[in-house]
Amino acid sequence: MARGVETRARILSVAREAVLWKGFDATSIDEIVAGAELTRSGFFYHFPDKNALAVALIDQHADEEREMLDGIFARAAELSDDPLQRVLIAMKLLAETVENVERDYPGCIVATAAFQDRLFSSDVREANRRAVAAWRDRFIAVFEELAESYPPRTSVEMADLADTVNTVLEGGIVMAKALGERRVLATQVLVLRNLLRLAFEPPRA
Amino acid sequence: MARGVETRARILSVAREAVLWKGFDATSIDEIVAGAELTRSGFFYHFPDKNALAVALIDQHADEEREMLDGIFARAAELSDDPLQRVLIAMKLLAETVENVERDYPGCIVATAAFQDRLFSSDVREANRRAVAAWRDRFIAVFEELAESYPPRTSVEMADLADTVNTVLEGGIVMAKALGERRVLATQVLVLRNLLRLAFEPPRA
DNA sequence: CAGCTACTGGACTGCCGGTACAGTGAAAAG
DNA sequence: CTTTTCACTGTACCGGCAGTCCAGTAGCTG
Repeated sequence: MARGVETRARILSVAREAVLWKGFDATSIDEIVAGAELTRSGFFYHFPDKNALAVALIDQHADEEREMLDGIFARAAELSDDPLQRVLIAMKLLAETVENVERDYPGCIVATAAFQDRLFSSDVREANRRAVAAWRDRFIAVFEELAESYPPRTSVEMADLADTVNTVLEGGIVMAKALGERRVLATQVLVLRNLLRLAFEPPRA
Repeated sequence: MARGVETRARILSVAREAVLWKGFDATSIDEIVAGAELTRSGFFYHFPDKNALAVALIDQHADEEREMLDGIFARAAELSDDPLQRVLIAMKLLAETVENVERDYPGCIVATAAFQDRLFSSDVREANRRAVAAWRDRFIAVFEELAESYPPRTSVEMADLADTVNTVLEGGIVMAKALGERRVLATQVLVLRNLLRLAFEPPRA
C-alpha cells in the first residue's frame, strides 16, 4: 500500500472505532490523531474537515454492510430454493449477525449521522441518504421476488416493507442503546421475521 | 406562575424547539439564553449544567407523550368495544399523530439522547431509559389484554411486541431523517398496524 | 538534482461549556 | 419600614475543540 493510502486507512480505522463507541462529535480530532500516530496537520492533509471524515466513514460502512448482506443472501440461497424460506433464513442470519456485531459496536454510523445532521454539511446527509437507499433497493428486489410466488396476505407496498427492515434495525439500535439491553436489537429482527412469515405464508389448507 | 418557574419554562421551551431541530449538542447555551431572553448566568442559576437541561427535557417529553397516548387510547375505547379494533384504531390515530407532530419536529428527544449518550451523565441515560420503559409497559398491558380475546397467530412475547411499537417509531424517525422523507414514519406505523392485524385477526371461517 | 508527496511543528482564531463572584431590583418576611 | 431571600445581571476567566496558516522537511520519483 502506498504511503498516503495506508495512513488514511489508519485514520479511518481509529475514527470508526471511536465514533461507533462514543458518537461522532464526542470523538475529537486530537484523539484520532493520537490513535493513528500522526499530527493534527497530518489529519487535515488527508481530510479538509470533520465532515469529509464522516462521509468517508459512512461510505466505508455502507460497503461493509453491502458485503454482509451479499453473504447472508448467498448463504440463504444455498440453504433453500423456496423464496419464502430464503427470506426467513436471511432474517435469521441477519438477527445472528447483528447480535454478534453489536456486541462490539453499540452504534450505527447511519443513525449517528442522522441525529447530528444539523452539524453536518449536505455532503454528509447525502452520503447517509445513499446508504439507506441502497438497503431499501436491496430489500425491494427481495420482497418483490417473494411476492411473485407468495402473494402477500395484506395490502402493503413492497417498498414500504423494505423500509420496515431498515426501520426495525435502526429502531432496534436506538432501543438497545436507550434501554441498555443489547439483545433488544436481535429480538426485534426476529419479531419482524415472525410477522413477515404471517404476511406471506399461505393459510394451511 | 411564580417568577422563577416562568423563566425555567421559557428556557425549556426554547431549548426543546432547538434540540428537536438540530440535536442536543448543536444547540448552544448562548443560543438558548438569547431565545429565552436571559443571560448565561441566569441559565446556570436554573440548571447546574447542560445534563440537567437534558434530563428536564426528556422528563417533559415523556409526560407529553404519556398524555398523547392517554388521549389516543381513550378515543379508541370510545370508538369500539372490541380489543382488536381498539388496537387497530389506536395505531391509526398514532400514525396520524406522528404525521402531524413530525411536520414541525423532525427529531425525537429519546433517540437524540441515545446517540449522544457518551456525552451525557448517567442521570440523562437513566431518564431516557425510564421514558422508553414507560412506553414498553403501556403497550405490554394493551397487547396482553388483546391476547386474551385474540390469541396471537405466531409465537411472540407480548413484551417484545410492545418493544416493536417503540422500535418502529424510533426507527421511523431515523429513516425519515436519513432519507429526508418525512412521511416514512407514518407509513411505517401503518405497516406495523397491518402486520399486527395479521398477528391477531382470526382466520376467516 | 529538482520536484512532488506526505507529512511535522507551532502559532493563532473563535466558539463552546463551565466556574467564580460581585452586584442588584423586586418581593416576601419580620 | 427594614431585612432577607429569590432571581437574576455582568464581567472575567479557564480549558477543550475545530479549523486556518504557514514554514520546514524526509523520502521517493523522474
